[in-house]
Amino acid sequence: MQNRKDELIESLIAYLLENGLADLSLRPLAAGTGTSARLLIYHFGSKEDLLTEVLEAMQAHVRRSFAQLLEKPSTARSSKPPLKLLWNWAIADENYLYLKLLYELQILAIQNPDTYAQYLGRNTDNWLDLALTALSPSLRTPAMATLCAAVFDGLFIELMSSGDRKRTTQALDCFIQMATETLASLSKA
Amino acid sequence: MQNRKDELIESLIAYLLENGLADLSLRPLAAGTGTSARLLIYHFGSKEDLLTEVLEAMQAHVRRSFAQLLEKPSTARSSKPPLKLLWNWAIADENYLYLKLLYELQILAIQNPDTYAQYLGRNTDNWLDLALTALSPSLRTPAMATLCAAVFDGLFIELMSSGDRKRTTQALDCFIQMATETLASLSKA
DNA sequence: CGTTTCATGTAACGTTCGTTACATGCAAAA
DNA sequence: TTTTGCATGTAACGAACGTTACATGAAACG
Repeated sequence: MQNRKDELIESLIAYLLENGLADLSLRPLAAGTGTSARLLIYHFGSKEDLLTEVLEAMQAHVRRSFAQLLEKPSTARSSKPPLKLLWNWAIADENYLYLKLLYELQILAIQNPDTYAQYLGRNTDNWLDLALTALSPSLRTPAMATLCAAVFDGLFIELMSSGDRKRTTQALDCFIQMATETLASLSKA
Repeated sequence: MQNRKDELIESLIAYLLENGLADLSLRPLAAGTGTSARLLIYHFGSKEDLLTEVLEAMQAHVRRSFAQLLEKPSTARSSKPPLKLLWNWAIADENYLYLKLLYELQILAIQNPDTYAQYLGRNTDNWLDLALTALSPSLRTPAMATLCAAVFDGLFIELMSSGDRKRTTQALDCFIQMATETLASLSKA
């Protein structure tokens, strides 16, 4: 029954959000989600297919949450710069662990593409680029888009290791201020 | 004999540079370095101790290479901004794979600290901060230091996933230009 | 020369891995 | 009521894991 499987997927995502992807094995995973390795294989066919379904569901969750951000009335978000909006969305409690897991997946895929790259959804490598261009169509040069994405990535990773939301958010504000000033002086000239 | 061990460490580092840390196991590691699992345990005592020694040697290599950069006569480097200097050092062939491995270790330590955090040298979490302040003592606010480190981290990770040295380097130049202009306008006021 | 010490090979240990065989309960269908 | 099919438990498979026991060659030392 698809119903049972969907329940399982929810539990499995919750487990992954807490325990990460590296060194994952079926029996602890099953024990941590109140089922058995036998049942996981029964429902998903193999560990590989399980990860395919669960990680796709996880990424769909992220896409859905991001779509909600885009659908908010623009009056609620036009006051803040797009990068700031994206940052606030990313560090919100309901998104933070998901993004943390997504980042772990992407980084594992860099060193072990044979094992992990298959789990990356079609557009996850550049979802950040897509997000930025969706929020800020004025960002036209690839270098600037790459820079903004890198600032976001770098600060999010720093947040993950240090847990210091205050300092990382200040650093982002710092960047936004620099970018705003640069843009202003460019339009003056 | 320490001699034999040092030879082994060199081979083991080479293996890790190519194959990464995740899903590492003794027998493939031994086969890939021309020895046997038996010998690795004999020389290092355990897999954990082996990783401790090998990863410490790897990080020592990075520190040594970075020290060389600092020791260059300042005439050879004063013309370029510190962040650019650091970037060129990091993407140089003799350093790139080492930093890639170091980044993988740091990110594994985020999600699985029990397994991987022990391999992080005393100061590796903030070696980048140290590097930046060593190269650019004018960077005084923690927010700006965090931002510069994040730009470096983010662009390096983007380089690792895309392999696009040109675009990532352009993005860094973009950031440096913004920072230079901001600094100039601040000193004017 | 004999002894000791280091380095290595072979084989196995016990555990965990992903996976499967087989039996069974249980609910819906006939 | 009987049958069918999904969901689950128990137990095990073969492979790989980190590690160890034991034997042995080679080399240094007395």
